[in-house]
Amino acid sequence: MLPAPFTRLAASALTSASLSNGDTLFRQGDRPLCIYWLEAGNVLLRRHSRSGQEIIIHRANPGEIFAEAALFSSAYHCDAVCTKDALLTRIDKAAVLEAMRTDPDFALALSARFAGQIQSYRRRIELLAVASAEERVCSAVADGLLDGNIKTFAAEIGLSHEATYRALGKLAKSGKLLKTGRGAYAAP
Amino acid sequence: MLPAPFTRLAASALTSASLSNGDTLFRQGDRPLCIYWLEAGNVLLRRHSRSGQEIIIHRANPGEIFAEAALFSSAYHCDAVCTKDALLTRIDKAAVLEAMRTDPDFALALSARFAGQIQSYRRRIELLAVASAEERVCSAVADGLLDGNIKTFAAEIGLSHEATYRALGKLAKSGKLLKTGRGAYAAP
DNA sequence: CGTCACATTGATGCCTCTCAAAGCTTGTGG
DNA sequence: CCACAAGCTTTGAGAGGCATCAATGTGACG
Repeated sequence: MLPAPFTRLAASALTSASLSNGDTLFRQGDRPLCIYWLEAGNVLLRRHSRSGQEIIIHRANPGEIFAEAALFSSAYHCDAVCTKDALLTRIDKAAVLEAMRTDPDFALALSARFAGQIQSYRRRIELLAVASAEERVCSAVADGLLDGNIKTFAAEIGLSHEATYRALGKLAKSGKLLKTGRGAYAAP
Repeated sequence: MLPAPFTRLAASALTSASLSNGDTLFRQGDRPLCIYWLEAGNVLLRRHSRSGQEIIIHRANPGEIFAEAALFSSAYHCDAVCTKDALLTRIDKAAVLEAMRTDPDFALALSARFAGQIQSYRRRIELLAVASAEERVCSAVADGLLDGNIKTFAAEIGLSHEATYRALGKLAKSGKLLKTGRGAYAAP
């Protein structure tokens, strides 16, 4: 189910698409014509640093809208790649902007969504600023960032996967986390 | 000059205030009743990690609006402290929400402002994810984050001030940055 | 002129990255 | 059903880089 407030848009503003693992949805510099609703699968937004290091800006999960910030931008600022076969709906950018102009409730709801994103980015900044690997992993798990794929998780929180495995092991041993299966952990 | 779109608000929604170095404007958990426009001085938004490490979420500079995300939140998520005597204008939260409901252009402009903040946070995340201190400092200076106070700058980019000084020195020696004075650097 | 905060440099230790290897799971094809 | 490959998981060893502690220099301000 498309999240509010996008259900208010005309059906003509929406088109479906599917992606396979490894596909690129858009690249940094592309001109944004739509934003996306992810129904299933995973899409990563990532950039590359000057030295070639890959940096994950955001992981879109099923049910989420992503690339919203491109509504007010003339170019995407990152690449979007599919990391698990995905179904998604394109939402026409012009239709969204028009709805904002004509429907105050739509505008308000969209702003609230942006505000929520800002706060989630702040949490992420807070996380990345934590110096200790163990503490960072612990907070990240508590924030629900770990969903099965530990290597992606490690990249998201700015650690090598080895350091992440070691921290997870230590946290499980000390009882701060529960090991619920192979590569699966939960807050106690 | 108050930035757009807030000039559209009635004068009754605005009140002036001043802060001295060290003053606290609000604390994490406080209920937000207004957002702020900083005319002069500096205000830091910061949080504390579990281990007591202080984390700077945002530094508000003169001319900026800050704490906007609190419009849609029932509590501030960080502390705001003044680090340089400041003049600011409180903008009533209810008046802003009302303006969004009644004035589509206002809503659109505010959303655009949020979208801009999202992109600046993404840049920040990208910065924090860079492993090498030298590269991180170089990018941060290029982004204009260094404005005189190197200790604050160091905290903002998640490095100790010593590591920051050393990186700055090295970058200046190798010509990637220009030292323009005591504690002052610029991109060449 | 003394104090204070910032700026700078040195030495040491710990933590994480990197490279490496081996065990484990899953899937694929013969 | 087995063999093999590919990818994730886990553990080890070594090196390098950043944090930390420490000391000194420097400018601003009363």
